[in-house]
Amino acid sequence: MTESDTTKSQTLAAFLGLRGLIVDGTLAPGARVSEPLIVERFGVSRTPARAALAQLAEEGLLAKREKSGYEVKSYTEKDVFQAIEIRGILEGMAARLAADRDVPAATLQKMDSVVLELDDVVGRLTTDSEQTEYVHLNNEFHRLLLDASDSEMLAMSLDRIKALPFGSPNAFVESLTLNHGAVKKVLIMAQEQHRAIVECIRAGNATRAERLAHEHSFCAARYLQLLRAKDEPIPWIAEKAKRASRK
Amino acid sequence: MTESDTTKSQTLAAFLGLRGLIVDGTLAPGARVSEPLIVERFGVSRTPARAALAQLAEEGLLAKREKSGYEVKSYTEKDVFQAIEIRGILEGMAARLAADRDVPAATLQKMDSVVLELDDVVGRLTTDSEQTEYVHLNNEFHRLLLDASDSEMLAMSLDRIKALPFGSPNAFVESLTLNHGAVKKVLIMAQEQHRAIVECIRAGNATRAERLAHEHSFCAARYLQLLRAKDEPIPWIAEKAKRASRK
DNA sequence: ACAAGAAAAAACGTATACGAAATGACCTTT
DNA sequence: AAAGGTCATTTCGTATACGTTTTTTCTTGT
Repeated sequence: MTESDTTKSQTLAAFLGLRGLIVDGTLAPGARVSEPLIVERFGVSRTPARAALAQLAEEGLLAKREKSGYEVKSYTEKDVFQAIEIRGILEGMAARLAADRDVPAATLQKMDSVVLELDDVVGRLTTDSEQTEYVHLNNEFHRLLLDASDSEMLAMSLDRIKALPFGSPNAFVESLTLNHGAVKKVLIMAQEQHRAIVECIRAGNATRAERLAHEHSFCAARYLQLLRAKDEPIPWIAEKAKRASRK
Repeated sequence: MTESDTTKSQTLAAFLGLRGLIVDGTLAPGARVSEPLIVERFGVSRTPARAALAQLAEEGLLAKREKSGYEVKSYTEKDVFQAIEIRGILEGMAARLAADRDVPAATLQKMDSVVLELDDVVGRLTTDSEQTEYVHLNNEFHRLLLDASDSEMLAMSLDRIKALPFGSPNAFVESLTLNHGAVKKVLIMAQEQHRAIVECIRAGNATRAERLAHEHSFCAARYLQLLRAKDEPIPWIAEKAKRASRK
């Protein structure tokens, strides 16, 4: 274990390791996850295993079972769409708060420059590294929006949603081919919205800022639709919740 | 301490105990909280103490410190108002979803009956026990609203907010004298909103349902204002974040 | 007296042991 | 063969020990 001891703490190792197993589908939704399983899988003791389980449950990837242990939580497509809209609603409020207050010039400038860089990336969009850059810049934009709102409570609520594998603004972008026609249209729209959001915040147009940011979240929903059209399997989305198990 | 060993687990005992100390102000905002402190205070071992700390941090009552340990998190009045509005926005979405779907008749009936009972309680409102009943019925109403939305994701997001000592719909009602004139006006308005929300959900009037539920949350803000007028100290609200302490 | 550094104390992360609860397997009985 | 009960195994909650990191205290030099 002296090799790639990249991980600071045992707890983090167990946390990230288990998270990986869940996100990539190795552990299917509904699968039971016990402390000894973590201990065995990652070579940590029960204490950090326990901590990792608690954290994953807090993030919503695991659910406490009735009597003992945890199981991998399953989400339906409906859950995903609703999570996306909740993010949208909260980001809408963030945009409104931002438009209603004096956002520091530095923040607005940073938003401007991120929008400019995004313009550039969206204009090109050929290589994989540009895709990575898009994701990064997009994240940056949403971070700045939250910054501009100066609301710790919103940050807290959004954190919860964004911790879900389908809650981040980039959740599905990463799995798509960005220069594909249909995807590109959405990217262009999203980018127009980015620009308009900054404009409205600067102009103090709170109502439109709120609605724009809310609407903007549906881009993520559209990405998911497009991803679905490709028959890409998404491990942690259950095909229909618990509709009758008739067979 | 062999007396009322009502508590199931050591972890729960530590959790509730510590929560109490924070909410009643014994532990002031900013105060450091260490594992050994819990161990000593509640006679539990470090393992459950650790778990309790993690849970309280998750709920937002504690904040992890940079290097080690936790401290009691402090919230400003601004945070409180924003938390209230976030709850309002999310409950607004809940009301909209409810209005847009077929809510089971049983749920609507339960909402009706809660509204009727609330009518009754708001009409009287003299004794303390009626205040308790109001709080209970009010909680029930908000629970049913969430139920009617049938959205697990909203439930999850709202749970986070409602776990805060100022995030529940009843947060400040409990500290007020309900038959005081100013308070009573708000209670009456809140109750009218309750009724209208159910009506709109039943009628499928999603837009108005959303706006009503959103607006409804500001009753809590108003209660806080009224509480403030009485110079009641509220331990876990920091008097202005960084404003000068003019006296 | 003050700043910097060293030593002491406290707190933390982790591993592990033990009893209690839960789960699962096997066996008995009808 | 199915239902039910008993026992073994697994898993969990809790306590505690050990080495490391962090915090505090005390000392020392300027």
